[in-house]
Amino acid sequence: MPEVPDQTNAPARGGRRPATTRQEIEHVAFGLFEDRGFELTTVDDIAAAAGIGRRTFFRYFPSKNDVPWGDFHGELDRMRARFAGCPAELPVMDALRAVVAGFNRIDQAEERWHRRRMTLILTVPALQAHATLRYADWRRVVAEFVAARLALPVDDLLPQALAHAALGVAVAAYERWLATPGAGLSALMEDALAALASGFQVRGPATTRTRG
Amino acid sequence: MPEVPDQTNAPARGGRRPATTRQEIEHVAFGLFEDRGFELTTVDDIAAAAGIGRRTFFRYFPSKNDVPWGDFHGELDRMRARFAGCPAELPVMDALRAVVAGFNRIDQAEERWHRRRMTLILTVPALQAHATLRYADWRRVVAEFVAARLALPVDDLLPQALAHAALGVAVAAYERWLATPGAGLSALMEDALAALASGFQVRGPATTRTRG
DNA sequence: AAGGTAATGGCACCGAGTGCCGTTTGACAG
DNA sequence: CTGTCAAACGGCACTCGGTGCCATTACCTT
Repeated sequence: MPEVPDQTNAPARGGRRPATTRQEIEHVAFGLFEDRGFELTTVDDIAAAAGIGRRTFFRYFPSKNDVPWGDFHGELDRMRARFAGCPAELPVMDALRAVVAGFNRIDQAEERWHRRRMTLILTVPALQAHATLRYADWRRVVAEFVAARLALPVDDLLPQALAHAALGVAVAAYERWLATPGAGLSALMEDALAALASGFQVRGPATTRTRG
Repeated sequence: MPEVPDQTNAPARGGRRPATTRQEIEHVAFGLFEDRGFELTTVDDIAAAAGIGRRTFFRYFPSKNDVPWGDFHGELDRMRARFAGCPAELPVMDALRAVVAGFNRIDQAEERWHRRRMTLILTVPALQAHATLRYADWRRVVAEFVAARLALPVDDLLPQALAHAALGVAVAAYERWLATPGAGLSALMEDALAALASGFQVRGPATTRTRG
């Protein structure tokens, strides 16, 4: 007794076929968000524009706030895999920087799209708030890696603090990226993580690197 | 034409007197939250229990989610003052640790109350999410201090990253505090901020300090 | 007593989200 | 071709948070 339209490419043993996809609804929704803004776009609007019933919308997305998140769960799996692929000799902070920066490397084609996504998430208050719940999963991935490396419990202060801090600087990098039209996300991300790894022991006003 | 009941102790030039206070509603609400849980307590319940109209509740609190936050705005002013009171010779990270740890020092009498507050904020999903909006103000206070000290724009990567990171480790400390019955918040907070200042350059599994 | 002002609280309304349930659409078996 | 089962659809009704509007109440001042 499935509750949710089949998002996998599984053969589907029987039953009616999904009328649309998450991605399709997402696209439609983004169009509306940019016209009227997120708050002024109702779920009815989205459903109507996507040609589905309001009730069906909620089978594809648990909430309106989840629309901009795409397949975040799947992306976290990718990040977990990156951590798993790190050589054991690589120091924790180096691995962290490599993985997080690599994870957030986006190719030219999707950059524009990703900017729109992140602009929404980081500027609309309701989405800023909602993001916290998603970030928790991100942090968990980091904390698990750190804890494993340091042979500590996941919920120990150190892995948790580091996960929280890493998330923080990553978000700061994103915000900076959105604020500066020409900036490269990876570079900002590396700068932010480098600052974190150095304990923010900056030596003066002109210490912030700025790279291509 | 005031929209909000007078929370100051101002003489009140005329007009009807407020029927209650934020604090009073807060107390009543906390009682209900602990009985039925946050989600299962409706605003009507709170209003009824407080002996006010539902509409009036929303004049005291912008939302149900704001109930556990008390006078956070005022507390941030106190934190700002602490930063301002830091001697200029004190290195940024030292000042940060001193201020944040000091800011979160709570006296014995209020500890129990504060725990309830934070348990709600850090465990109820809706409140976890909502907290982000409050944290933004907290971060701003930190970022402004750091930016001033380093002679950088507030929205530069470095102050923002540090503010985000500091918030992160502070939250981690709080979570740890809630998880460990006997723990002292200040000690955890200092440990977390020390780890941050050291760039998490831990030397092995047994590095986490545990103090009084 | 009169007038101004501020707080109250009822009412109607909107939008998000959920449970329920009948309907539609397909795949597969006979 | 037909019956059956499974899955997706979508309408309906309902709850709850939140807001705009506005008449009413209570207090202070003159």
